[in-house]
Amino acid sequence: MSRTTVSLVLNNVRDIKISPATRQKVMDAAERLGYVPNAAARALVSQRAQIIGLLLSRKSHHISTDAFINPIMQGLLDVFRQHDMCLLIDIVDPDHTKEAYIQLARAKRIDGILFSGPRLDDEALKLLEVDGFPTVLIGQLPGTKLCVVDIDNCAAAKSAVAHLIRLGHRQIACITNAQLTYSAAVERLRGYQCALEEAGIAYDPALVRFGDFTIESGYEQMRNLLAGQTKFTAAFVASDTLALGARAALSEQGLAVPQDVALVGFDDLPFARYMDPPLTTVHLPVSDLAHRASEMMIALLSGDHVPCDRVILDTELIIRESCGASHTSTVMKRKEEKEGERIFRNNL
Amino acid sequence: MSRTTVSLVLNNVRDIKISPATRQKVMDAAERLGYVPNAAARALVSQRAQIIGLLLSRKSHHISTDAFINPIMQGLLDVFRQHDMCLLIDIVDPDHTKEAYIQLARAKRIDGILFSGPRLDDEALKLLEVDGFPTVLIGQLPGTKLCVVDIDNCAAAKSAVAHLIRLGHRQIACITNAQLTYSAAVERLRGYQCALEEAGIAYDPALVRFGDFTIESGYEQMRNLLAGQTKFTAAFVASDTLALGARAALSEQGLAVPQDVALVGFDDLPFARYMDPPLTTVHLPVSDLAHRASEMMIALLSGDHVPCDRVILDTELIIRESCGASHTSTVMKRKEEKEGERIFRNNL
DNA sequence: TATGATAACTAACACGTGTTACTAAATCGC
DNA sequence: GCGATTTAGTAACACGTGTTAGTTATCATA
Repeated sequence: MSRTTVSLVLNNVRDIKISPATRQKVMDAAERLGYVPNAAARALVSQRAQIIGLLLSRKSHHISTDAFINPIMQGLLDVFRQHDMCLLIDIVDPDHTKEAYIQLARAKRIDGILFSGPRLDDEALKLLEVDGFPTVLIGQLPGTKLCVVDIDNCAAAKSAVAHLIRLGHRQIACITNAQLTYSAAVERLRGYQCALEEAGIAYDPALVRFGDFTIESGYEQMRNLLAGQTKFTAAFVASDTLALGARAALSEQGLAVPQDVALVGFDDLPFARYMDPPLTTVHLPVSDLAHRASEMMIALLSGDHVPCDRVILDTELIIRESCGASHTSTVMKRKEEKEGERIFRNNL
Repeated sequence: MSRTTVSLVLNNVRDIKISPATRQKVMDAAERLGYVPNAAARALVSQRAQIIGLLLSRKSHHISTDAFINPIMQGLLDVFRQHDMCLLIDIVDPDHTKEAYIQLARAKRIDGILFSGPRLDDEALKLLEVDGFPTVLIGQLPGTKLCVVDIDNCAAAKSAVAHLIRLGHRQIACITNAQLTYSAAVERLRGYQCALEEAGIAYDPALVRFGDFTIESGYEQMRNLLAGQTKFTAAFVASDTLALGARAALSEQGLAVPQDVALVGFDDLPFARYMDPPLTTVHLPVSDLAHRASEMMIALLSGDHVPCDRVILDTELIIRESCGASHTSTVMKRKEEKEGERIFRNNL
C-alpha cells in the first residue's frame, strides 16, 4: 500500500479506482494512528495555506474595548469552518512595522486578507492592490479598486442626526468615533454635517470633538464639550462605546438623558439596549458584514467571477429612549422594547 | 550567487563568512523584489509553523459579547510580535466537531495551543495531554498536568461576597457567569458558597441562577430572581457582562442600586467604571494573564525548562458604588474615583 | 615553492504532501 | 485463446526552503 494510495483515499479524489477493501484499510489505519496530513507540506504543494488573515487596523491598545471585533470573528469563523479555512489575526498599528502584514501575504502564510478599518494614510494597502493579493476591505477607502464590504456611514450618521433635528434640536454636539485618519470617522462626521446643512443649521466646530475608540475618550470629550462655551441640547456620538463614556460624563454633571441632553450613538452594540436610558443608535449589521466579507473572500480565492466587488449593507436607526422620542412608561419599557423600538431604514 | 547564499544572508546565520559585498547584493535584490521566504516551505523544513492557536472554548454565539477575548488577544499579539509568531483563532463549540482543534495540532498547523475557558467535559483536551502537545490553559481544569495560567476564581468570588456580607447583607442572590460545565463558573459559585458558610448563612438554591456569558442571560436571570418568592438585598453576578443585564432588570422594576439591591460584578471590564452607578467588581488582570500565558508558551516551545507550570495571578476587589459602600458625592464621584476606589487584594 | 589554513561559495539532500505518468493485473469481447 | 480495455496500484517529480558536506579560490607561513 503506497503513500499515493493513502493520499487518494483520504482526499476522496473523484474518478479514481480504489477497491473498497483497500479504501477501508486506509481509513482504519488513519483512524488508529490519528493521522492528519501535514499542513505545511500540503500548503507547499498546493500553494494554499488555507488561512485567511483578519487585519485590525487600529492602535494595539484600542483592541481591548473594540466590541466590533468579536461578532466579526464569529461571523468569519462560521463561514470558514465550512470551507476548511482558518483565521489568523493581526493588528496593524501605525506604530509597528508598516509592512508587517505585507510580509504575511508575500510569505503566503495567508491566502487572503480581510482588512478591517482601513486608514486613509495606509500606504502598504496600495501595495496589496498592486500585488493583486486577494483582499477585502471591511470599511471603505476612497480611490481603491479593492473589494469592499461596508455600510454607508455617511447616510447612517445623517439619519441619526436628522432624527435629533426632527425632535427640535438645533444645537447638536458631535463626538467622532476615531481620528479622521480612519475613513469611517470621516464619513460619519460628514453625515453629521450633511444633516445640519439640510436643516439650515450652521456647522460649528466648537461643538465637535474627536474620539479614539475608547470609552475614556467618550468620557473625556464629553467633559470637554461641557466645559466649553457653546451650549447644546443633543449629542451625536459616533460609537456606542464612546456614548457610554459620554453618558457617564453627563450624569456626573447632573445632566439627565434625554431631558437635558438627548443622546444618539452608533453601532448598536449589545449593551446599547441595556443602558439607562436605553440608547438610540444606528444598528450595524455586523454579522452580515462578516458573512458577506468572508463569502466574498471565498469567491475571490476559488477564482470565481466575483459578481459584486462593492457591497454596501443597510443600517437602521434604532429609536430607544436616550433621544427623548420614546414615551413608553419606564417600568415596562424594556419588556415592550421590540415593539416600542422604532426603526428607520437608511438605505431603501 | 546561489540559493544557499541568499538563505544564509537573509537568516543572518552566525559564524558564517560572507563578503560584505555579496551580503549587500543579496539584501538589495531581496528589497527590490520584495522577496519574503515562503512560510510553508520554511515550516516544512523547520517543523515549526510559527503560529500559536488561541482556542476559545465556548458556544459560537457567545463570542460576540465576550469582552474577555479582546484584551487577551492584544496581550498575546504584543508578546508574539517579538518572537515572529502569529496568532490563529478558533472556537471550540461542543456543537461542532469535537476534535477539530486536535487536527490543528496533528497537522502541525500550529505549534502550540492556548486554551481559554476549558470545559470540564472536554474529552479532547486529554488527548492533547497524551500527545504531549504544547498547551497552556487559561483557566483551570481539575486533574490536569497541563500548564495553567489563571486567577483563583473561588477566592476572588469569596472576597466579593464577603464584602457584601460585611456591609450587612444576609440575603444575597447569585447569578453565575456560565453553566457549571465551565470550571470558572463552578469556582466562582464555590466562592459564593464559602463566603456564606464562613458567615454562618445558609445556602439557599432559590437565590442562585445560572447565566450563559450574555447580557441577556443576566437580564433574564435577574428578572427570574425578582419573580421568585425569596427576597434579597444584594446580588453577586459573576460577570460584569451579566451584571449589566441584571442592573437593567432591576431598574426596570423600579429598584435602585445600591439602595434596594446592592450589586457586585466580576471581571472589571472597561465599562464597569462607567456604569450608573459605577460597578463594584473583581478586577481580573487580563493583560497579565495574556502575557504570562504567551511567555509560558514561548518557553515551552523553545524547549527551555519551564520554571513554573501553574501561575495563579492576584485579583482585586474594586469597590465602587454599586455595593453601597462608597459615600463620595454623586457629582464628583468619577473624578475622584481613582482615589475613592478601595481595593482589596485577594491573594496576599 | 609547497603546505596548510581560511574565506567564499555551492551541490545535494531532506521536509511531507499532491499529482502525473506509468505498470501490472484482471476482465471482457469475439 | 488473444488482443483490447478496465481496474488497482506505484514510482517519481514538484513545491521552496534550511542545512550539511564539499569544492574552489586566496593567502599566509615555513
